[in-house]
Parts: sequence; structure tokens; C-alpha cells
Amino acid sequence: MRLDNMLLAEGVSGPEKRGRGGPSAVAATSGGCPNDNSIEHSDYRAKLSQIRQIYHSELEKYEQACSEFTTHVMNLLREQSRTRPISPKEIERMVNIIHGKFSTIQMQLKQSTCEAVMILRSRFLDARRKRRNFSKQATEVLNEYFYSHLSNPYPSEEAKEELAKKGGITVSQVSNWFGNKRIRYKKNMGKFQEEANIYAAKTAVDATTVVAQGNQANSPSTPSSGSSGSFKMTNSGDSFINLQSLTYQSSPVGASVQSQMDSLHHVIHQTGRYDSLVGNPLYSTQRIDTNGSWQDATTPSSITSPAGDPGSVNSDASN
DNA sequence: TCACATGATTGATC
DNA sequence: GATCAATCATGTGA
Repeated sequence: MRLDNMLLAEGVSGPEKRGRGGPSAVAATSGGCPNDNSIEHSDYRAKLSQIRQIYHSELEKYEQACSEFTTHVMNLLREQSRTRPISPKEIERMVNIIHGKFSTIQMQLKQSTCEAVMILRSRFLDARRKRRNFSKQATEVLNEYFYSHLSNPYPSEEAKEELAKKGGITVSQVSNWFGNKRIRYKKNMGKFQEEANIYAAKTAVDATTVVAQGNQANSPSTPSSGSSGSFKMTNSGDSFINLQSLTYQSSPVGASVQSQMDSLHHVIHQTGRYDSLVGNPLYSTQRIDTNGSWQDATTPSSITSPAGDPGSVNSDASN
């Protein structure tokens, strides 16, 4: 029964699956190269179709053989009935035995087909095997968003969809990327400083241009542009970010300014001009506390050492 | 070939 | 259901 269900689900038995639908796993595991993926996808479908054909042809052969053998045995019994009495019960018993034997063979066929499908699936659809680095554009889009929303790098569903669209990847890939990025950034901020500066400066310039032109923000909205959301503010409430949120939440260019301020924080760190601001609660910078939460921190040591936080251990790099 | 980077998966937690 | 943290598996550059 389970074999039947699986063969049915895979489209081997039952009506043939057509169109672009196919197994959902294909879409879920697509990488940054849709073309490659579609090639592999069609290859997968071709192989599956081949398995399907073989399965059906073998099944047909078995059914035919079963029917022929049953007829043959029936004829034999009929001939024997001339020499000895054969009851209908005996004939039925023989037929059942034959069907049982062929059913076992059929089960083996189904089992081997299932195995073939499983091998095919693992070969073609295993995401880890098929991992592809995202395109440069996708990475840029994601990084831009991440570094311009460092205060709260948790994109909303809409933002994720927009990022996915821009980068040519799926929403779940965006979620994966942000999950990985948050953790890796937190673990080794020093390593990401240079990258952060590049995107921070870039975004700051962009945002300044946008504000100057009086346009709406051009980056995807974030659920916390004005509220803390799931973002944990573990510091006292006088942080710059909090003030910023209060100040800009009703502004039409709030999201843009929020991004700009996050970006400028990074620029300020790196130019060293931050030193004069340390101690002023208005200029505290968002950091990650030891509990792993994103928070504000003004500790100079975490700011003036772009080479890296000695306390941060990149255990991930040991992989 | 190796070390590192990175996308995906998994189990735990909230 | 979203996120975190650890881990896996593959890609990539030296």
C-alpha cells in the first residue's frame, strides 16, 4: 500500500503528471541559476518518465504472464478432470496461489521502482548536493538590505518577496540567507566590517540622494521602521535608535532615513570620528549583546577595533 | 589539495 | 511559524 502511494505521489503509477508543476522540492531547492535548474529539472522529469515507462511495461508483462499462466494451469486442470474429479474449490485455490506468486513479483517490481525513484530524487533534488552560489546581483541586493537595516535585519514578508524578486531567488532562500547572515555577522563582526562599510557608504549615498529628491524610500520596507518588532532592545531606552524610531516613525521618508542612519553608523565607526561621540547616549550604536540579541552598544573596544572583536569566535569558519 | 566561504538542513526555542 | 545555532555539503580560490 505504501509502495502504491509513493509511486502514485511520484507520478510513476496513476495518471502522468504534466506541465511545469512537478515535485515541489525542485522549486524549494533552486539556487541562483534558474537556467541550470530548469535543465536539471527537465532532466529529472525525463529520467522519471523513463522509470515510469519501464514500470508500466514490466507491469504489463507480469499481468500478461499471470493471465497466460493461469489459463495454462486451468487447461491442465481441465485435462486432469478427465482422469480424476477436480472440485471448483480446488481450481479457485490454484488460481489464488498463482495470483499470490505474481503479486509477490509485482511487489518486488514496485519496490525496485521506488528505489530507482529515490536514487533519482537524491541525485537530482538534494539541495546540498545541488547548492549553487547566488548570483552577484542577488548577493548585492541582500547585503544592501542587511547593512542598511542593521538595527533590525529582519525583513518583513513583503520585503522578503521583493528581495527574492530582485535577486531572482525564492523567499525561503532569502530567509535562509538572512538567518545565516545574522548569525555569521554576530559571530565575527570584525570580518564583516569591510563589507559593511562598502554597503553602508553605498546605501548612505543612495538614501541621501533619495531624501534630497524628496522621493519615497527605495528599499523594501522593514516591519520595524519605527517599532522594535522582534528586535530585542536590551539596553536602556535612551539609545539613538530608539530616539530615531520615535522621531521618524511618522515621517514619509522614515524608512529611508532609518537606513541612512544605520549606514552612517558604520561610516562613523570606520572614520574614527566615533571617538568624540562615545559617551553620548544619542550616538550609541547598535550592537549585539552577549546573549545573542541585537542591541545598542557604545563600548569603544567594540567600535575602534575593526580588525575584529577578540571575544568573537568564528566557530563556523572551523567547518 | 586544502582551507575557507556559503547555501541548505535540522533540531531547539520562543 | 520565525528564528537561532550547529552542522552538512558543495563551491571556490590559492
